[in-house]
Amino acid sequence: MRSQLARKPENTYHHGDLRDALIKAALREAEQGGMEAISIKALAKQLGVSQPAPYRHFADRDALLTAVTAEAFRQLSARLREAMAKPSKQSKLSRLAQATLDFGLRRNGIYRLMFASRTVSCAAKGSELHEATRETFGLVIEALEAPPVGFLRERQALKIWAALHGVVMLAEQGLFTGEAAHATREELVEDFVNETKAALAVAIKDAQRRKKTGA
Amino acid sequence: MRSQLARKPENTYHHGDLRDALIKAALREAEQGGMEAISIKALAKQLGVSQPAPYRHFADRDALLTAVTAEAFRQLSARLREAMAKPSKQSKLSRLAQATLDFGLRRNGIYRLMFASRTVSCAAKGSELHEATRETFGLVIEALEAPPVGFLRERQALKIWAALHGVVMLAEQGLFTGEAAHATREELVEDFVNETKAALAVAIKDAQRRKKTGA
DNA sequence: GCTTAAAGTTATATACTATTACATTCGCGA
DNA sequence: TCGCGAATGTAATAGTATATAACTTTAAGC
Repeated sequence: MRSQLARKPENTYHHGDLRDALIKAALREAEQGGMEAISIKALAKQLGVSQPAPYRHFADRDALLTAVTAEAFRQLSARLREAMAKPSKQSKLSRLAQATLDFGLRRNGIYRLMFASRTVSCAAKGSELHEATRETFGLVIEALEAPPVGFLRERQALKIWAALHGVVMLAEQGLFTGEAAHATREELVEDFVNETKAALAVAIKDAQRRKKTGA
Repeated sequence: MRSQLARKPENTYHHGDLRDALIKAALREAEQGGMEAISIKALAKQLGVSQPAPYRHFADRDALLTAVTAEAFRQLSARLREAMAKPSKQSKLSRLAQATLDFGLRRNGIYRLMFASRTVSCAAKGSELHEATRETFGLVIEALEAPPVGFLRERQALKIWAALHGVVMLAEQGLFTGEAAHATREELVEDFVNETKAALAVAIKDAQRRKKTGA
């Protein structure tokens, strides 16, 4: 098994690991120009194989995009795990939130691809992509550092996840450059983090109280 | 000037209003399949003109997409204005928020196109698209029904706008079908609305107090 | 009415997706 | 280790889209 980004050597017939090489190369392309920048033909040329070779590994362009999206989610998960692991004065949730923002802005094209998602929404339960997205969402729940009371955690995770997503999307566009530029992206994210913590604390206390009176 | 969605009559040479017809027809296409469903060639065929005719009105496909996106923002603005105008027991902000969610889900493909936005982020200040997006954002500020204290309004508007956007995006994907499905999209939106109102009230009171002590 | 520019047409170059039929190589069981 | 089948790659080609160039028709102003 050879290095995944390598071109096929001149004298060989088989690439060695074309499937992985395609995904990695496609990710690199998407980094700049998003989903539309991914061209089977161009990738094949880059990797030194014939134009139809990729079709041995992916039924069509969509299948490649799906695999690329799954890989992107795994990379995001890895970055989030890193951020959550490293010791810091800030809370886990805050670190996850800022890391998400950072990923979304630095790796702009990939992030857009991840949520362009006719791809994501079509991912069948149990599919590689579906698992990858659930793993990421699982990290959000974990970052809340809250006990599993009913579906409180899931609900708050969904809210902060949505909010983060919104901030990234708006930041990618020009919406922070007008009169609203005073609020930095990071400040908004921290606002959402604090609101989430507050809501979670209230809800948990409330649930415990209800449990006591109920018993 | 003829009806915009009409085909060019058989015996005529000029369409009459091809530019507008292209935008409207493209919007209809995008409704289902998003940005990728917009094909210059297909649109030309639909409208009964030759394939290169559209290039008289748009430099390239991107230029058409930009115009379509601007029109989509204007349509969203119209829907939001409607929702805010109609008398109701709910607050303006709540009505705007629910209307946004509704638009984002009903007109899924168009909504995605609006925020796919290499398009939006590349819109120069003063451009048609830039103006259209600012108009929409202006409605969000208006819906807050708060006095212009510093940039408080803009900041809160940015936050609720981001949050709404996130909810729509996640709802379009499968993220409400897992264990988190208990929280409906509408409930989450209402949560964000209430948090915004609370934050706004606190911030304004705070600002007034500071102003008094400062004077 | 003539001229000019706007708007449309035909023909064509280029790029990408995808399929078919054929070639090469890898790896495994006899 | 030989050979055979599956996996992987290639060449040739069809089909579709974007975009440009050169030419034609119509509208509109003087």
